[in-house]
Amino acid sequence: MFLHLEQKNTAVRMKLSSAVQETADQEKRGRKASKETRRQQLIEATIDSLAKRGYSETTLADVADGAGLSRGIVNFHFESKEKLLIATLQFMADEYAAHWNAALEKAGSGVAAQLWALVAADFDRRICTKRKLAAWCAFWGEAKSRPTYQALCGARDVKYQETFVALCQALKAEGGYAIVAEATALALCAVMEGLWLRLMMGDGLTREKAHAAAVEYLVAVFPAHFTREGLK
Amino acid sequence: MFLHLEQKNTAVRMKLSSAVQETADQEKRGRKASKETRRQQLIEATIDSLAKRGYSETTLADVADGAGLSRGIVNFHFESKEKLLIATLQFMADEYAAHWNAALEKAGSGVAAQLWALVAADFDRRICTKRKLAAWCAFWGEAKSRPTYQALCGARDVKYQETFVALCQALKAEGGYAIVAEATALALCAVMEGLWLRLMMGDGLTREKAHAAAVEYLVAVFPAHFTREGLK
DNA sequence: ACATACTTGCTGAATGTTCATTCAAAATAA
DNA sequence: TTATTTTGAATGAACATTCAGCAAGTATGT
Repeated sequence: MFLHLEQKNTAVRMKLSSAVQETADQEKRGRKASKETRRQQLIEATIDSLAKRGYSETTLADVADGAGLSRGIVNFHFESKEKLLIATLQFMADEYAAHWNAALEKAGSGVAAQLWALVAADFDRRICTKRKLAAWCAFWGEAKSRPTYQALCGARDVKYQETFVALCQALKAEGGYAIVAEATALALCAVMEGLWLRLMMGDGLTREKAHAAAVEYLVAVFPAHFTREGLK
Repeated sequence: MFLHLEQKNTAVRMKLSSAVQETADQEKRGRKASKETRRQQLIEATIDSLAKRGYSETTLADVADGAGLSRGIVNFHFESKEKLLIATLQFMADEYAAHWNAALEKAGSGVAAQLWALVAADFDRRICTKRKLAAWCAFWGEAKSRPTYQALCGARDVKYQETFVALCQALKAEGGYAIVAEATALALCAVMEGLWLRLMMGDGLTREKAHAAAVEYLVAVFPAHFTREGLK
């Protein structure tokens, strides 16, 4: 009897996601390290579950199974389901912010290059995964009725929006365009979110096509700076 | 005891939403009519609940309360919660489709006027309500993991998308623009959905500002046809 | 080395709550 | 009466949360 249970448990643990193995170089044993490793492992499993089953059908049992751990585990490492979900959203928001900040950094000091890099970053394969998009959408769906989610979903946040406004203003000055910078920046942000939404819905839309549509927008608005192939 | 319960029940029914009173001109009694009236009443209450509490916290009890009716009512008029939600989404999809088709109709035969009308329709106060947007978003959040929702959410459907592509192609021919019509149409649809998403999130964004941003896009892409104030 | 207590991470059965669904009975209409 | 609509208590299933106990380490004492 005991043996049987042990075997079953071991079998389940075989299903550990690749994410765990990637971080396996950190000792699985060390006190403090293990704690963070486990949390990350559970967050990854949560994203999986959100993507696979949607928000309303994501259960702690499913998360625990996905992580290859036992039922009580989430309430041990996080305090409640609510807190696990918030930590998950926080993680995604941090990751997203880090990604676009890095892209901006790497783009150098040219305004046009920066704008191009920000748009490209949104359709980067590291960020723009079916899995991640689905998880974002799950949170969006609940955000209106939950202030906490709403705050974090706006990780596509004030700073992000302000950056776009500033870049649009700079390009307007450079190119003498007859645009309203704020409205243009808003529309640009909206187009990228809208494309994310459609990517998730999973028609035949691909990441490349979506990126091309966003670029089409850039080219139309700032013809003196961009072509469909890149900077002028 | 009986009296007390009756009074409570009556009190609850006082809370009937205005939507019910609007349709009160249809007899509340007639056999067939009553059936449809009730269904509509429950669908409205469902939209209310989705907007107020989000998908995952919408319960049949809340819907019934919102409609001022008893707990068992939904399973009588619809067969299950699932079917109520599908009927609700179906209703919203039909309403949306009817609205943009009517707008297209009313716009006459000018291509530019038609495109302008379609964009305006999306930000019409009859369609673009906080309440409705929130309900849409609730469904979007669940759509990826539910084929049935996914199909209906694409009520912003193939035909809609095709209409935009056709209009963009026609304008391209008329104005000699150097655009890719398909990508432009996709971006245009995406911009409107993205703006809806942001309206829901409820920063300081208003319907008017959102509409202005969409118009900014039109003006930028088709400068020979549009100004910010309308057709040229 | 070995034994002992103490710590930490984890398990899984038990508990209680929330909720969709059912249905017998009541109200209302035909 | 008979048929239809509505009610609300009862039922049962799904789930988050709790917790007593196990396992594996780690520190302390001998």
